[in-house]
Amino acid sequence: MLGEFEYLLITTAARLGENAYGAAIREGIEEIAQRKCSIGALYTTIERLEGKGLITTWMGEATAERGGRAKRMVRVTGKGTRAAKEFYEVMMRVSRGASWAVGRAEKLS
Amino acid sequence: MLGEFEYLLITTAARLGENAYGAAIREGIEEIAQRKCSIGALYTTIERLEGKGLITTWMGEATAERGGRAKRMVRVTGKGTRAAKEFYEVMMRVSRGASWAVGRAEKLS
DNA sequence: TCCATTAGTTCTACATTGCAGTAGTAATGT
DNA sequence: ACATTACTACTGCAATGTAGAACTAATGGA
Repeated sequence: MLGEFEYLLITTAARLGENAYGAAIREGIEEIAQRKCSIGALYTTIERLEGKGLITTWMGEATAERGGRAKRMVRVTGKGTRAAKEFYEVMMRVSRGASWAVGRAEKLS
Repeated sequence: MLGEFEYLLITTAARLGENAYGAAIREGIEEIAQRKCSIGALYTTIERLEGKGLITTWMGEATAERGGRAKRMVRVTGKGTRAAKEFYEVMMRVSRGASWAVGRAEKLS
């Protein structure tokens, strides 16, 4: 199954849509998960996810900004979306009835 | 942070309450996550969680059943509950707005 | 023009978790 | 006594998670 960080990455990339690239995903993760995301964690996971066919990546244009280096763009594949969905559903099913999930997960049938 | 399988184990143990012990937890996981849970995965994770203070374990009585060997009982500690809660909340926050979480996670503020 | 600065990625190494199976132990029932 | 059964212990390896230093190419000002 998907790992927890892999799920974080896929979800963040999906949310960023057309603007999903390495550094932006990193910011996104730090913001939403409220924790550090090291550069190494980010790119090694991108590599692995691409290897598994859950995302695709390609080099984009350099931005016209000071230091704007070419970006590594990311897109979540259909397979990636399915994997994320499955991960999410297992988590919800397992959490159903847990004291820390009151008012949320138990709404799932 | 907690791993995905660690979360599964803690949640299942919490749900089983007084009846949480190795083999029962294993069955519980297989049932709810709909996947195999190997013996090794189970006990090594129990060891690790105990090492981190997220659960406590002790040997219980042998059941009066044929082959009823002494059971390794499990209880989730306060620290364990907090860790699970945090894991759950990060997952929910991250999933908010994801296409595969429609109708569920986005209800969380 | 040259260089400091900056956004971004690549690379390397290691720590932590996940997974699988075999072996071992103590009780039951015949 | 012995086959059977419910369970746990142990060992080894695969997959994921984490960290940060090094590298690259573009910008903008002196």
